[in-house]
Amino acid sequence: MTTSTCTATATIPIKKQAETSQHCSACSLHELCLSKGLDKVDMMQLDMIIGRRRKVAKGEPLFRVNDPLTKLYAIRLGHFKTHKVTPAGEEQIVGFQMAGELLGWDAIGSDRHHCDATALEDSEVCEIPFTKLETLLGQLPVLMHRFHRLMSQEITREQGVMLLLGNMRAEQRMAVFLTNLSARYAARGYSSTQFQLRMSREDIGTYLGLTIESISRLFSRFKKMGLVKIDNRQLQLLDPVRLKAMAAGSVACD
Amino acid sequence: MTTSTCTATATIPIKKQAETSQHCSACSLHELCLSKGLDKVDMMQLDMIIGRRRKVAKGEPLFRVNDPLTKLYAIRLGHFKTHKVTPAGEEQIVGFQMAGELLGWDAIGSDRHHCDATALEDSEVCEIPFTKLETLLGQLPVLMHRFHRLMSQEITREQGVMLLLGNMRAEQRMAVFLTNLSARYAARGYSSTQFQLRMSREDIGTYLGLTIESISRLFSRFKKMGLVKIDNRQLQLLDPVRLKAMAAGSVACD
DNA sequence: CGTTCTTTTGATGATGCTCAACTGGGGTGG
DNA sequence: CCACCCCAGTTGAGCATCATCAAAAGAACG
Repeated sequence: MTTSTCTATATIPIKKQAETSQHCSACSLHELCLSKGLDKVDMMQLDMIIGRRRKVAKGEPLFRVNDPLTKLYAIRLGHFKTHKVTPAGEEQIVGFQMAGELLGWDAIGSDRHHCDATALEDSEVCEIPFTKLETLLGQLPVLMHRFHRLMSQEITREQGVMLLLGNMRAEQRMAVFLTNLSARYAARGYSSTQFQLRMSREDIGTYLGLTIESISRLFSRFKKMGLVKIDNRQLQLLDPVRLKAMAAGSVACD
Repeated sequence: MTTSTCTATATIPIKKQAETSQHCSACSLHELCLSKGLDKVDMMQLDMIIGRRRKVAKGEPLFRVNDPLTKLYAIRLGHFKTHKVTPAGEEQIVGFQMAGELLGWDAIGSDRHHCDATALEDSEVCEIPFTKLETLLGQLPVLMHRFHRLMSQEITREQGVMLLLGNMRAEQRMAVFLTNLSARYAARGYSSTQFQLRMSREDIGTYLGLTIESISRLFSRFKKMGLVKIDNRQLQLLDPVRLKAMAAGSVACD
């Protein structure tokens, strides 16, 4: 008895896939991404609906406010910022996203995006058609649960930023920001103490609710305190322990 | 041919329901809540998994940080606040929730709650067992989509608060806060210009990233400006247009 | 009717913003 | 190759907003 029907349904889309994108199973990020925890069969199903990979050049938008929701995006390579603008024209960055993270959550609620996403460097994303994804979620409980977890984690992450913006002094905000980056690079197998800032000082300020001058002064102060070494955007954490303590609010300032 | 199997599966749980809670279809909030847009059949299915109604007295927690996720909660009556605490012990309110809104999103990502939810007045919620709900989502695409929309709206809401906390001056924050309450009461069929503040001045401050003294001064100033009338917690918006303009940032301060 | 908690109001001060000038690196054109 | 410019970032001086500290007034509750 051959498994002809099985191989037939499976092979065709996979071949099509191979032309435009690689598979989740072969992706180095599949332990961080939507595909985490899926078995081979489920992952193949996910592969089948994932569209082309798309490149986004530095400074270019991945999506903009009011764009209709058609896809979610998984970052395969690079970094993005998501940002909103006040009616008065002031900008707020609501998040920095890196490889393995998903983008586009904000659009599901109204079928339109409520923030902009912009590449901080030349980047690459996997496009996930949302309607197809939702259909698939109905068939693959494991995938559905993974999807909900990621979405919930985004909610929790944002609550953390609210805490930062509402409660913390400038110094603590910066410490939280740096330790957060550190942890995320560590989770990706990169150094937790040495990495490149992909965003400008202005972006950092716009994220932390501070001005660019304040960011600059904070970096200077952190240098003097022996917490970090900064050369342009190359960052080294010299005293991660004390930095974490500052982030936790248990260390006084000056 | 009788429809015995059908009625059998449907009737039993419904009877059980009737003992402990009313049906979504009979609920005055079903146009705001999870059940919005469901047809009769789907709504019955949802009714079947919804557990008892639970009363929460003023000041009592609905859930706390680190509580395991077992249910989501739909507010049937009353108001809640959700709040987080910094390692240093400072509190940040991340949201005020009112009837028809869902609570517990934050727990899905890690099976544990990441914030506290506390009743601002004597309240009542419908308990929705999460595992059962996810199973049902797999069977009812309309419900799944509704679920995703609500979750995404929560993400967008939080982004709005980040914008508020990161960018706006005290006066504008207050204007945004009041117009937001106004709109939500209007959506529930209540007056958009006259309502009761269910939270203390301190809660408002903890939400807006300001001190209680600042809140008090803002109220006094708004009164002087003829924007509002405040008697204790009874609030009347005297000039909603100007208030909205302030919220949009298009009106200067003093 | 006193006690306690919440809210209001005032006086003072610190944090971070604004405005301004300067530095340094990278690219461009003469 | 150098001069120039442009942009990102740094540093300084003064100031505004909002926090802190303090006290009193008002509401809530037993």
